Amino acid sequence: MPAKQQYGSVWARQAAEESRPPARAGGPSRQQIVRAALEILDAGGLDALSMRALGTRLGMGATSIYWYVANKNELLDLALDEVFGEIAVPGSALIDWREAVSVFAHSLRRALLRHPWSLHILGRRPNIGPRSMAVTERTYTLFDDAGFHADEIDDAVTTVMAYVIGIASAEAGWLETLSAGELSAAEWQAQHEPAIRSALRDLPRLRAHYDRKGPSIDPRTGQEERFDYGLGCMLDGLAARL
Amino acid sequence: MPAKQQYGSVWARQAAEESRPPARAGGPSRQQIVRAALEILDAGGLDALSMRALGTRLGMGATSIYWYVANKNELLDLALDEVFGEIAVPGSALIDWREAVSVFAHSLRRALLRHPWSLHILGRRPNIGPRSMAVTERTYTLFDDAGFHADEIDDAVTTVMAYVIGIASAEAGWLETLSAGELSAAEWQAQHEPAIRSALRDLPRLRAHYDRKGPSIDPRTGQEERFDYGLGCMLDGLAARL
DNA sequence: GAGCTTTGTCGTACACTGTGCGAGTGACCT
DNA sequence: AGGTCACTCGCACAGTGTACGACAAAGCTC
Repeated sequence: MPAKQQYGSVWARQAAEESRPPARAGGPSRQQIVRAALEILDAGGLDALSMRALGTRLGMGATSIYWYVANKNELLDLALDEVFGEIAVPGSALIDWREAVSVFAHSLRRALLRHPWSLHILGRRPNIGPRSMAVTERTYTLFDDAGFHADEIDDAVTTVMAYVIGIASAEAGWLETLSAGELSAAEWQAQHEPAIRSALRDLPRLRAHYDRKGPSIDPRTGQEERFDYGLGCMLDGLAARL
Repeated sequence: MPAKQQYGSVWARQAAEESRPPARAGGPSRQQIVRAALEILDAGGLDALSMRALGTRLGMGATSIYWYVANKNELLDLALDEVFGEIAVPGSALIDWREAVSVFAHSLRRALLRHPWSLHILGRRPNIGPRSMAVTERTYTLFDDAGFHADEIDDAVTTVMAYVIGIASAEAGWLETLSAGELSAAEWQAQHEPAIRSALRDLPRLRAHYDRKGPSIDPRTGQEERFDYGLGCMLDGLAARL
């Protein structure tokens, strides 16, 4: 049975169709296709992933992929869920919830930064793959076991995820502009120095900050500390609601 | 002088070239082009904005646009900065900083949700337009006047922005999947009910939450409250560091 | 074995994208 | 009158996702 269009996402289609038989022995499985897609995405970002490129990497025609996947969006859904398979959520048994949430947040951030393209998909498609939902489940459990009120667990989980995704999105965007232009941070900085200087002319507070940091602000320095600062704020605020 | 390629962003190019002369009276200004782009983007999202579509809306050829703008990315940079022109940041004179930051956060969220496409640009291009930097300046001022330590102002601003952008990204993504599929929330829900049910089979905590909310969870209900919950957490955590 | 269904592959084609190039047009200045 | 500048635009190119229909080959039933 070919992969039919008409469903909003892979997950809906998978549930609607009877589970696919084990398939013939020889051909590439959908797993392999997704893995190849991940390699292309990691190497060259979202723009590098075309069906033709993926086909040649798999040693098959571009349109053959459509046997396994209804369209490119389904492929991206699968790739995104793969990223969430890399995320570790500690159980609440051994360490206290603050520590556990912090470990989870760092794990999520690192996974997203390993695959910067994932953030673009995250903002465009509903994230309801099985691995993603498993992560959410474990995070729910964390807050539940910590004793959060049932009505607030959802809010708390959403809050943490939003913060991590927001931070990661900014960091990944920076990574991608550099790699897209094949620039070092210093080169980019040099290219934009005049523009920034002239924009700062009427912005005294920012200018002071800029001058204080010196002319060589690579936004990537201190990223981890900045992340921890905001995460600490979140956790303090959450703790106060416990 | 035509718009040359070779610069990483509009802002760098604008600063490098001498300021453009007032131009001939008749033709459309770049302002008008950007405004037309915004209309297309608001109506149909990022995918709807093609240079040809923009050209016909302006009553001109597609390639004529390249006289005013070096490439599509520059156009998107300008559009994004336009969105940041809609954001209000209250001064710190009249109300206390918590209230002021909250007003800013709500203003930012609403602007991003009015233009859901802006979040995709935000994740891809450095956000250094003049209006955006003016917003950042005012937010810096807010925290500065509140008495935050100079080293932490940057962290605090980043934290708030990351949270708002993270939340808005999720909300906008949901908006866009609905409008892209031309579905109501109920229709989408119906389409994915089986998939979600089967995914929840092994996820008791999520299943409990799902059942408690009833089968009709429109993620859009209570969005404002959820936003306020996390924002409250942030502000509490920030206040503790003051 | 023959014949049929299922699984899978692929070449071609279509509509559409961003944009480089070079010719053309009209207004303004000298 | 002639030249320069500010613009406009048609054409073309390489590349995109994917619909379609013709093929092939494996497995099942008789």
